[in-house]
Amino acid sequence: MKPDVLRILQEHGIQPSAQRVAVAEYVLHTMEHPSADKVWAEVQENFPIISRATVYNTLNLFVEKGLLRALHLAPDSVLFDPNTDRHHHFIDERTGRIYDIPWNQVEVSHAKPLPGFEIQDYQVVMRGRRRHARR
Amino acid sequence: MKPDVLRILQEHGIQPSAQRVAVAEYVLHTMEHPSADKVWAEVQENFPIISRATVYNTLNLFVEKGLLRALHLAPDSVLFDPNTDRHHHFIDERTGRIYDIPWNQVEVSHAKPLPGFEIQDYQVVMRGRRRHARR
DNA sequence: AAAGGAAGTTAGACGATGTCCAAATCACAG
DNA sequence: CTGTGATTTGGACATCGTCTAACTTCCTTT
Repeated sequence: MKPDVLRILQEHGIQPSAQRVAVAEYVLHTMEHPSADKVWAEVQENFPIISRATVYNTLNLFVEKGLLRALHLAPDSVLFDPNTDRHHHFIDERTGRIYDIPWNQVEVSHAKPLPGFEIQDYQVVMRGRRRHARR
Repeated sequence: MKPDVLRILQEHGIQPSAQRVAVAEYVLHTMEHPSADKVWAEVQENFPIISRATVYNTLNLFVEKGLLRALHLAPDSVLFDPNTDRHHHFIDERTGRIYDIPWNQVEVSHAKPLPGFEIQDYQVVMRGRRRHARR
């Protein structure tokens, strides 16, 4: 697992360091969409001496290098998504939890973007709630 | 214009007050997607004695009552959208400015939401930049 | 091995956004 | 006028994220 992470970092042009490996180990192997402070908390379990600033620096570096994607979907904080394949998102309005939706599950025929602009990226953002009793 | 706003407030079950009318006057007639502090600044031009807390309270009330929609698209702050018709959004990555895209300009054939969930709302979020403008 | 410099890390200060609270004020029915 | 509930207010507070300046680590060169 460790050599794996090391290789990934190098492939993305990121100079490895103990802290960066520790962050990558967690964030690349989670299925969640953690916030920066969540990452900090998790990483500290295995790597007690890491500062908040480093976690923020590292996550931003990873985003810049294409290892992660930053999601600005919730009011509270920026979330990080280890899944860099194109995909859509479904947000549970009640819990705020975010789920990935496979790219091909939704079909978007996108007309021109906006006069004078070019699209770099797009996705469908869905919001909803658990269907259960009630109604 | 004022009677207009008054009527709109009442139609949405919002008890009018001087401050609420002042906020509504601005926020319902702008084409922008202002942040709460932007609203505060703008409203103060015409209504100098209004506190920040009231602006936040009022905007949240308007969202709750369906007069506005809250957009969580940017890292910095929540934006408010006076256009409550369904539409998509295009975000200029460079400036952070947000543009409305008419609903029918993009076609989405949305498969099922997510097992066990129901969709309340969805939209396409596009991000891009101005094409070959200087640099 | 030693020195020097670049890269990375750190703690804490800082600014911005948004919420909360208790007190003051307002609107209005009786 | 008086009491009651709704609204507003200022400021304290919490959180998120950035910044800075000092410190440490690592790597290169000798």
